[in-house]
Amino acid sequence: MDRRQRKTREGIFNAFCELLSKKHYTQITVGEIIERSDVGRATFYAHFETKDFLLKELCEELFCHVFDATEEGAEKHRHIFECEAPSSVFLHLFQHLQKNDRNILRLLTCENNELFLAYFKENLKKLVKKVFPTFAKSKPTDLPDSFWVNHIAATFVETVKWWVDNGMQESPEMLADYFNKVL
Amino acid sequence: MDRRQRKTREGIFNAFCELLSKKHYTQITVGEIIERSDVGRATFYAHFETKDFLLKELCEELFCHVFDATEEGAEKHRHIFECEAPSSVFLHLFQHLQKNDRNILRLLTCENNELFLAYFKENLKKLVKKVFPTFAKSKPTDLPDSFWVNHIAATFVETVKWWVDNGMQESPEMLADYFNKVL
DNA sequence: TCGATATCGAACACTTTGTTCCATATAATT
DNA sequence: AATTATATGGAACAAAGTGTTCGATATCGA
Repeated sequence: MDRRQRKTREGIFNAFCELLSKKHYTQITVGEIIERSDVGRATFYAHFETKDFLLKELCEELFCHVFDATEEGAEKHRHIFECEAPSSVFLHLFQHLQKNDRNILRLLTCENNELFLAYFKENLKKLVKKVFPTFAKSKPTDLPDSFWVNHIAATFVETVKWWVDNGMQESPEMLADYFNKVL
Repeated sequence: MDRRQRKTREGIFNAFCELLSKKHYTQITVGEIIERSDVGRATFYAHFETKDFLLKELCEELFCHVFDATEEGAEKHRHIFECEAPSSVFLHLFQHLQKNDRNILRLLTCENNELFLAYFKENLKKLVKKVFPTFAKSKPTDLPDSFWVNHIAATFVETVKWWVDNGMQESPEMLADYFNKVL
């Protein structure tokens, strides 16, 4: 990608994140975004079809970085998927979140968390399916697989939500412990 | 309240619900609402400050009807809070939902479910706190109360979400069983 | 019946959106 | 270094939506 394109794209993402940490998504206008990122209106629309697409692409970039298991992704994050015991997968995620990797927390804690959490959960479900055998053991009898997968992913999301809502006072280890206890 | 006001208010609520079952909240315009409800623009704004307030009031009306424990509410829904074993409280809620009481499902199944589910969860947390002693027994040791309450409410919401996403094929009893099994 | 008030409908200023145009600046190529 | 290709900026634009105002009309409660 052209260096100019990268620069504008990053600038728009940054401005958008800053605005998201201040006000609700629906209240943010394209005008504000282009003013803060010093980008022409035409340029913005050359990069993103609408504001919704901007959000979508931002989410994809953030969550793919953490979850994706593509060639490079699997290489970078192999420890998440392979090297460690599956039970510590979630501990790693809590640690990632505590480090505020890629400013994800700024987005999780703002008023818009629903939007991001939806993406979050979708990616989590993929992850849970990937390590499903581990969880299959603790699955209650006569429970549909899809219900169990959904419940695990949802519990993780809700744990994170509870964490950030309460000021993230607990350590990642403590959180992973809570998470395991309720499953 | 004036009969005319009631009529307008109900008309707007109905039109709004119909629209919500067809398209996303953010894509619904005030113009569409007033056209479908045959109400003047000025009248709409005499009732609701903005579209957001309309949604808020709709949610309050729907969920208060089911959850509220005010004088009349407690009278009407005493069976939920007192007459039955606390474990069947949630079965009753599943049954209410299956009957599509007050068209709540139309709102839960549409693209906007996040908005409604947020209200849903808040009311559920109040309910869980109310019957907390029941759940305190099954609470794992060394788990904060607030975490446990949040987890129970979130699990219920996620169960309902899973239910509607899968076409609501299961009976309320089955759902209540799933719900109990994962807790 | 009568006074109060809710509604209608049109008009209004204002904001936001998404597009188009062209001059300019920057990147890639030779 | 010169040239070609393309990304940007900025202004202007139509279209759509928001929220307000006003006077005439219809409906309510007493």
